[in-house]
Amino acid sequence: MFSKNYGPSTGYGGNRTYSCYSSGDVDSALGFEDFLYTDDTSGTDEDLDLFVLFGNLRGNVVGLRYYTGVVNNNEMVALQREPNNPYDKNAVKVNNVNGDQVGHIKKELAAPLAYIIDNKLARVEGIVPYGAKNAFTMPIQMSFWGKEENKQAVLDRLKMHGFKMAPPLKGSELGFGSNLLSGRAGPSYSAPGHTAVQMTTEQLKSEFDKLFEDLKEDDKTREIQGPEVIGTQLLPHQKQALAWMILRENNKELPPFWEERNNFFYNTLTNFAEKERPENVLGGILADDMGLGKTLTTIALILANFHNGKPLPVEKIRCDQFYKVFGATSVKNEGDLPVKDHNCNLESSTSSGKSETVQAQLSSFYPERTKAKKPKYSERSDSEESEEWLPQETRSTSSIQLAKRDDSEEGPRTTLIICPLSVLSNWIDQLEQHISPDVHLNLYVYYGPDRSKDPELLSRQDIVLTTYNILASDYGSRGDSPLHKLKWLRVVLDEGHTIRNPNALQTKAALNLEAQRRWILTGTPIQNSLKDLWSLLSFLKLKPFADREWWHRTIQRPVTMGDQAGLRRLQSLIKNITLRRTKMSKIKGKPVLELPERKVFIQHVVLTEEERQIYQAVKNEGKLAISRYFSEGTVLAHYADVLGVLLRLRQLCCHPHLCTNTSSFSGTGVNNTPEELREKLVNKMKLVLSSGSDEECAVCLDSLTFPVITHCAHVFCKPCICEVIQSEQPNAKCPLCRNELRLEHLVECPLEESDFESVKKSDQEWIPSSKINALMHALIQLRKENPAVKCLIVSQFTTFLSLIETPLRESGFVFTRLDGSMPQKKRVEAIQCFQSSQAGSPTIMLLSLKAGGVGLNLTAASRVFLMDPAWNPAAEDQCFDRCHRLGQKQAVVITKFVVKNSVEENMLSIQNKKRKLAAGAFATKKPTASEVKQTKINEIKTLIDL
DNA sequence: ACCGCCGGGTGCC
DNA sequence: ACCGCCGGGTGCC
Repeated sequence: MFSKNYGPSTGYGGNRTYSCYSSGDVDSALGFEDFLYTDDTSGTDEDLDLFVLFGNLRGNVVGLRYYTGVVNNNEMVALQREPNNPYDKNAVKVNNVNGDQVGHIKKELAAPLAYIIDNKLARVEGIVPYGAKNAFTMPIQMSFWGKEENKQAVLDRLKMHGFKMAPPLKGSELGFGSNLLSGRAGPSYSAPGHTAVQMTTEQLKSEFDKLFEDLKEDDKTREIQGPEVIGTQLLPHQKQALAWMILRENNKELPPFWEERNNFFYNTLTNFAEKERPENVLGGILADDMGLGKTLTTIALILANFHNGKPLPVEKIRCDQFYKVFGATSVKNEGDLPVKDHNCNLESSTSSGKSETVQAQLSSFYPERTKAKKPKYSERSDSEESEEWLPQETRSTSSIQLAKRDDSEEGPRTTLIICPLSVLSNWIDQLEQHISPDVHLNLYVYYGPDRSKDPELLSRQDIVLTTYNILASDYGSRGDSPLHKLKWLRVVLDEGHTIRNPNALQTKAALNLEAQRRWILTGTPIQNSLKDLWSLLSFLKLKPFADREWWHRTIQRPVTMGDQAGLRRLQSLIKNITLRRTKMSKIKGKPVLELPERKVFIQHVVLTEEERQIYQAVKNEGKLAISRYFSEGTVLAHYADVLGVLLRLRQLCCHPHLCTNTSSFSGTGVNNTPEELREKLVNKMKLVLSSGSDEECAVCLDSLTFPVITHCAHVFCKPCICEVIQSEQPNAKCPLCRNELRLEHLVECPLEESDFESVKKSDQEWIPSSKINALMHALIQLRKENPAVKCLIVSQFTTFLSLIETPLRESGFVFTRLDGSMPQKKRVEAIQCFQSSQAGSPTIMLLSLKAGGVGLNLTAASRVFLMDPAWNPAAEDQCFDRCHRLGQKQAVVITKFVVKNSVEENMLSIQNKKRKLAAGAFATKKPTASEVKQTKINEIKTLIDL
């Protein structure tokens, strides 16, 4: 019944309704809502931004005496269809903010409403203006919101039943009570297809930045010493964060927008009141910039604030007892084995590399005693989805049961930390680094196929560490997720913006965790739009925002439409639950982080005559083809081909040998066998994926997960496109080109091993290139000046990195390498090796642009050579931040090589545009599919000089 | 009176 | 519901 997969036939990603049932109740059954409520308001969020107010209508709520839900005058209510009502299939329920039913809409009105709601012609929102004390019926003021194009249909349908809607009052667009409004919003119906008033992105951005300008507040500037079991001295801003987090976890205040009024608790946004005290979240969002030490601060919190503000009772270990205790109390082995035997014992039953991990894990808390190596991981495939690389011993034996606790402590004791796989090892590292060696902590890494499903075992830990993928797959596919059976002391979502998509399984899984305290760590609480906040708030369980309708009505829509009062509400909400410092933030006049300077230089490279000839030849051919697509109007249908042309040009800017796949235009493919077609599609997809174009799925506008390619050669996330196909049955069309879309025609991307082939081809005789010459010149010059300086050489093309190896060797450079195709174990080795300050350690690291997650720390380097520009400037910045971060002692100099008169120069101008766009990160309007298309087309024109 | 009027019973969807 | 609506009782002035 709970079976769930990404296959085409399930209702994957079914959006939940904007209903009034409280999410907590329904969702508590694992994943149930996906199956029960697939008929949703669909037309999902992106449309909501285009909604305008059609008008208002007064009606009646009847049957009050049959229901328990009560309302106040001016309280917002939700309307919910009840199609299975035995007396009237048109029934429309009226619920209060809590989701309790108040009554029904009178049947005469319910009839047109049902039609309007069911056909998604409008969303109907209600406010009970007065008559809250009535016993039998009460009035309801309804506002109708929808897409401009549906307005007439709504008016007509109401008219058909004898109702006439009052046009929106000037200034009442927000449906929020006109007295609250500035009145600056114009009439909404004059601008078809768009919201009436959009603040410019600049306005929104600057407004949004103000949300976080709050360091003057007392409770966020107080410092507190870290717990003594933290071996590391906390920085001032970390002490502030710790103090603030402890305050939040012990806070007894009402949540934002709640007041106590004569023995009732009153929500000032919705005018809802109830007897029961609404719970405030014992937690919040730590939104510090990357590199400010969110992980360390959180570790300090775990140790410093257990129950009642007391520190976590940890056992200090005496050295002579260490081994004994270790073996005797291991969870897995009841035997009295010393740690070494223990490892050997386990090793016998598993493949190589695993015992090493065990030792590292165990010893990670006792570095001195056991001469710990840093945690090392066995071979793994590169995929983030892969769960096979962490050996089971890591998970089972890292849990060591030796601390005797005061059992009088009531309640859960375990902190659950969920993070992306890429930072899992960072957590382990940091726990190792920062917790005093004589302190014992029970840590269980809940990961891998043999993770224990025993809630008891988990509940005995101090910390359980797992990944979003595990969380989601446990939640989605089985009924036996121990993570969801337990009530946790604390749940921490690291890189918490991971759950910003409310339809993603991992989001649902996270929302269904039970915890006393909840934390979100993220450097970017809002990535694209205000909508990103909703899942986070929902996770924090702040009443009444867990239900999207109330979030949307009270905050999102007012803010999106430029309402000042809405913005103030958002601001006070954010201030209340968020602590954010940027790298630029200051404490007592001093920067939070004193990072050395960072300079970026662009070094132009001129191609040799020979290189230029090849480049021009390929460019002319490509330009010809692309302009033909333009004249045919089929550019986007040939998008993969276009990317292919651009890719080849970019490769040629680096080195002629990179461009091995010579012209391969697919033509129209008249007489292809299915096998050939399939192969072509797969090749195209690989091209798209490997071109570093940072392709996004046109459905979710997020980066591609589980990419599949359609027969029309467009790439989407499999779950996204499956949903499209299902909802448009039986004649689904490609969202990008409207070509026929068939489930059975989707081609999946075979598992990656992409680079390997091209690496083999490097058998051909090595030749230099202009760029390599420029690089080598700079490197040798640098070595003369300072032989110890360390450099990162970054490229999107791993083959290029391989080509660079040759001259590096010839010139006697010691180098290491880090790219996505390397097993985790080798990566860790490469990083450690490079970071080492020992004489003879590598001075150069060859780094693929996207290798490693945000946690990657390469502060040993103070020079970066970016060999080729990336599509997305943010990817470059992220890469630079790997050495320009906490711990960097020297000024960082970045050199970007850009070939004169080439696609690379054009890429720079697109980068600049994107940077400007990103500056308006608070743009609330998601670009429409056609806008995305147009942007792409324009980009292509710029890139190929058309 | 195949009406009007009266007053009791009754009440969401 | 201090309403509306229903349907039974009733019937000149």
